[in-house]
Amino acid sequence: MTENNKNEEIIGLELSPRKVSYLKFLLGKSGTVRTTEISEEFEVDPSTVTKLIAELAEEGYIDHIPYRGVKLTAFGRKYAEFCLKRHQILGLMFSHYGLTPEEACGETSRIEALVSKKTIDRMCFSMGCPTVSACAKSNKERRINHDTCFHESRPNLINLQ
Amino acid sequence: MTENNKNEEIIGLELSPRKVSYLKFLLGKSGTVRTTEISEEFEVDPSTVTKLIAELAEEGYIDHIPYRGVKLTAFGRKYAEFCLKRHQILGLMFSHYGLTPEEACGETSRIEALVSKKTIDRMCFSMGCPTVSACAKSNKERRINHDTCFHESRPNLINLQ
DNA sequence: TTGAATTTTGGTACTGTGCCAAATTTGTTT
DNA sequence: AAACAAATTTGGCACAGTACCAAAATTCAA
Repeated sequence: MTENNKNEEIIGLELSPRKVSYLKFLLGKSGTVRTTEISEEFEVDPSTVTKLIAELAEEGYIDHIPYRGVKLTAFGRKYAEFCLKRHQILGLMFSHYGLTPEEACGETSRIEALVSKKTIDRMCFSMGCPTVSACAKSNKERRINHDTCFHESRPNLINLQ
Repeated sequence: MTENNKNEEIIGLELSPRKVSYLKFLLGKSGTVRTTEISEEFEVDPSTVTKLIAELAEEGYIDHIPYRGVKLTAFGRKYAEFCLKRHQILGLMFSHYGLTPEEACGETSRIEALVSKKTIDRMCFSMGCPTVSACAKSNKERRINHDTCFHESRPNLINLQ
């Protein structure tokens, strides 16, 4: 792979929509994930999956053992966590404007790959670092992980003078 | 053109990002607009503009007189007004979360073509049908036109029981 | 070991967007 | 009115993103 040690900061616009979907999916799986699992999840041809995972591996987000499966790298996991949080924050935003969880999730899925981390951090901060999202099915998936946050401060630490 | 009489409802996902940009630009111009004006605005080759305007004409958004210029059709104007309002509502949304006008405008430009009218109407309603946007330069451009709105009611008409 | 299932490879396609060079049209200037 | 400059269009090509199919390669299980 070209970039084995990804130390770069996350901008948020690095990956195409499909790649973002794959990373989020992998985040919810443990161990090695097979091509077929992904192709079934997204209802696309396995060969389509093979090509995208080859690129994600090349870019350092996943490790790929041919004919075996893929696994997130440390960096890939960090990036996927950001992607999930972005999805959750945007979903909450739409929910706040009255969309149902399903609508919020659908609308978010179309735009999420185009929203920068800087903006998500700002929104997260402005929302008071919410800990529960609106659109996931299980309670586990509703938890919002703030590890990738980069705010100057947390609301509960603000000195209001 | 294939569809000369566009009576369809606006979904909001009909046009590609570039086409949305062109329509919004045309909305700010009066009379016939020349290919060069558009190509200079977006810093692309005139031939690129020619191709997109051919498609927009085919789709019924603009009238195109070859070698002369283009003009919004009635439907194109209505659609462009929706596009502008969508931009303004999304820009306001980002502003509410603390982004500067420039940031809000930039972030909006990336995602706007992917946000449905249904969602925009919901957000607009939830915001109380705001009349002033956040990201335009002139005051004229800041005014929000609610002609394309489709709410069940307006906030000031809500019967709170 | 052999056959079935999975995965990958290679080819192709389509959308969106862009460039370039060449041809066409328009408008202007002698 | 002819000729030239400027603007526009046409046709060819390209690249990213995404997808399919058929064929080849690999793995796994009987």
